Amino acid sequence: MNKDHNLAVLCKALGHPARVAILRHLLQVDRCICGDIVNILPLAQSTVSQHLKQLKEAGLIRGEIEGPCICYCADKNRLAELKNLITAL
Amino acid sequence: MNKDHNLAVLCKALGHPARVAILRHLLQVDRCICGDIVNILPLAQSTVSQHLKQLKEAGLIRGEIEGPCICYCADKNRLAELKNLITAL
DNA sequence: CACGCTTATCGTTAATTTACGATCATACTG
DNA sequence: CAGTATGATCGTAAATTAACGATAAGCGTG
Repeated sequence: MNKDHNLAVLCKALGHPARVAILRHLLQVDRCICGDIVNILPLAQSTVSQHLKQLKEAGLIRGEIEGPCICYCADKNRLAELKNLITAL
Repeated sequence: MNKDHNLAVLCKALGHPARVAILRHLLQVDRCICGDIVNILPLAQSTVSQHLKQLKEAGLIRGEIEGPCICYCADKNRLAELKNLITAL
């Protein structure tokens, strides 16, 4: 509802280099990925999982269960929303 | 240097509603302001000062001494940089 | 059903953030 | 020079975040 808060939530989610890297990677690969991210980043699996959770809570990514692993992908609409909010500042 | 880090720094600075509000206000008023921000926000002067410091450290605003008070204004170039970094994601 | 793989969650610790009041520094005003 | 206004900084407490290892939960495979 509140614009400031909405933008702050989105920005906060991207306020950590690891989460920026995760989002960028998901956008590049387009098709989602699961444990690959753990391999890319120099972080423990549980830490990556927490970052994913934060990105998910901000709506920037989505995760779908696909067999044994969970497939993540970026939500481009939400990213566009961020873009718009910043542009509209 | 590092893109992810640069974007994270900018986003982190806007990762709090108060700082979004400050930046928005500075952009609206164009000409800078000092203690006005304290009046607008429901926060103590020292807290506002800290938020201003964080925005300044991220390069999103600048402060110039003007007589007794300090005059803040948004750095539109830096804001454009943020816009570009997000667009380039 | 037992095992292995994948990912989430729990518990914990260290570090950072947020917020405040109090104090300090600086610059005008009388 | 004394007083006032403005805003930064200090010290502190509470809350949140970041990171890890350990554990749990869900799904296939044999």
